[in-house]
Amino acid sequence: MDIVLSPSSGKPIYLQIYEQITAQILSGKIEPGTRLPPIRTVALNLRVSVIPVKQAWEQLEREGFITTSAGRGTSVAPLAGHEIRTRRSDAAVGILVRDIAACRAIGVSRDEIVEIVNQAFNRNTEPE
Amino acid sequence: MDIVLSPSSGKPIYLQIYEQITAQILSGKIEPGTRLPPIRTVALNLRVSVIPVKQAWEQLEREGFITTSAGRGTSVAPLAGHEIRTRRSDAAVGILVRDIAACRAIGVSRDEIVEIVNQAFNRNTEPE
Amino acid sequence: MDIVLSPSSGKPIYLQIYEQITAQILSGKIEPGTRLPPIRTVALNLRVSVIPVKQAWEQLEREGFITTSAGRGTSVAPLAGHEIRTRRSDAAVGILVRDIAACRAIGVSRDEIVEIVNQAFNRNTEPE
Amino acid sequence: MDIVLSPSSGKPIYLQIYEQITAQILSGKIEPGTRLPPIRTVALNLRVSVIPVKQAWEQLEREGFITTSAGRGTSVAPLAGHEIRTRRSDAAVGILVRDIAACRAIGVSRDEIVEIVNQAFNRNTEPE
DNA sequence: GTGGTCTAGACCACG
DNA sequence: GTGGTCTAGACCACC
Repeated sequence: MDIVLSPSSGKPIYLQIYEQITAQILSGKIEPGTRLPPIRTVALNLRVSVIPVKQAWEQLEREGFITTSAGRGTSVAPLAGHEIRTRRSDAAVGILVRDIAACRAIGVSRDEIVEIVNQAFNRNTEPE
Repeated sequence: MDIVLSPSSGKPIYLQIYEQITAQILSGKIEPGTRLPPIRTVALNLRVSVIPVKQAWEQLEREGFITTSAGRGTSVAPLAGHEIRTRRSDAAVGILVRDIAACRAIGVSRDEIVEIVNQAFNRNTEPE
Repeated sequence: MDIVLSPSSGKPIYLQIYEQITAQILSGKIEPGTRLPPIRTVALNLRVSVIPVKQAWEQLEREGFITTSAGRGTSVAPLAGHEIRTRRSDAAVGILVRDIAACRAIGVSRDEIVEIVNQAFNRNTEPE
Repeated sequence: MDIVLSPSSGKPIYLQIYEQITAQILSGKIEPGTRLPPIRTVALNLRVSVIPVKQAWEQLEREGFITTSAGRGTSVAPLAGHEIRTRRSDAAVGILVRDIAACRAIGVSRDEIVEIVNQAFNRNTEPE
């Protein structure tokens, strides 16, 4: 449950939380069945109010990543292996498609994009 | 000067305008030196108020894409060929880098990304 | 957060606000980290609309003097001491250079300018 | 009658013309009595419309730098030596006083300003 | 309550 | 007629 917020990113806090949780679920870093901490605890740790955490949790539940039951807390939904692969792939396509289109629109070639992808993968550190 | 606004996109109007103009400048669709129509005309055509158009124009000017002078209108700044290539490349990197990082974070491999890129380029039509 | 507008100055309101805020940040009168009042409050106090205040805020943010986040307000960005000195010096050079050139152009000598500077510093009160 | 316009300076054209003419009169580069070219000629040379030239001429006449008489054109008014010195000094004070105040407001010391003045005078080329 | 974006007007300096 | 600035409203996402 490592979450890092960057206030200057422009992204809403609840979205940052949501994205990092899904990323950790899809990457396998969080195992299905794992119990998530109470939202108040998360809020305290992140030093934000409960509201954005709750918003993130709601979206996670709507999309079937987590299941919450009153009094028993929240845990990561079990996802079959093929389901994870599908979702991961869907997510990747969703993330990239628009931006590849944007690159094409300004005249960037396929090869240039692939080159950028390769360079990104050769760096060990994540871009800030 | 073709601009298409999609109100449902969630993106602010001024951003949509800004992005489409820069795209057209970087792709060469708008030649350097071209005179842009008055902001009020653009606003009328797009059926929006002057404000978002002006906001887009301001950002374009700050970034050196256009030059405006009161009473004489606005025209596309002359950019040397290498300058266009640099900016285009910068733009592409800026667009893609975060998303590639996001893909890596959810465990997508380099090859999967390249595959998505290839598929995107094999489709002739732009995604909506 | 003392701001005084002079409507007869010819300077746009947003510029007056911008300049006075930067001056107070650079002079140390406003401490880094200080929370600025909401733009609507500032607008009310100054008896202007929100627009010029926001315009000033935008320029301040673009130049790194303040950081704003929707829902959480605006605060003065932390600037290291040397950064403040650099910016202050830059600002002074920017302010003076053109006008010194103008003085030279009309045949004013270095000594005359220095004399004017000295006289300005011997007066305690600010010129209107 | 050398005038150089910089369209990107933000300054209105008529002001640029006005300032350069006064500078040349005060610096002695244009002798009293000299006949100025017709505004249409000036406009043609500068590749601007007659309007800003006329505006500059009007301001020059209002301030007594030139005298125009219908049918006989425009010439530089005779100014006694002491009058030139006075005007030059007034101009210098007017130009500098506000900006020195601005520098003081951001905490720049007298010595720093003098240093900037000296550096400006040690450069041979005028700042762009 | 906070900033972000937008509408529909208006007046001004400039060319 | 051009852009620059401003007013007085409004709605929205976010906290």
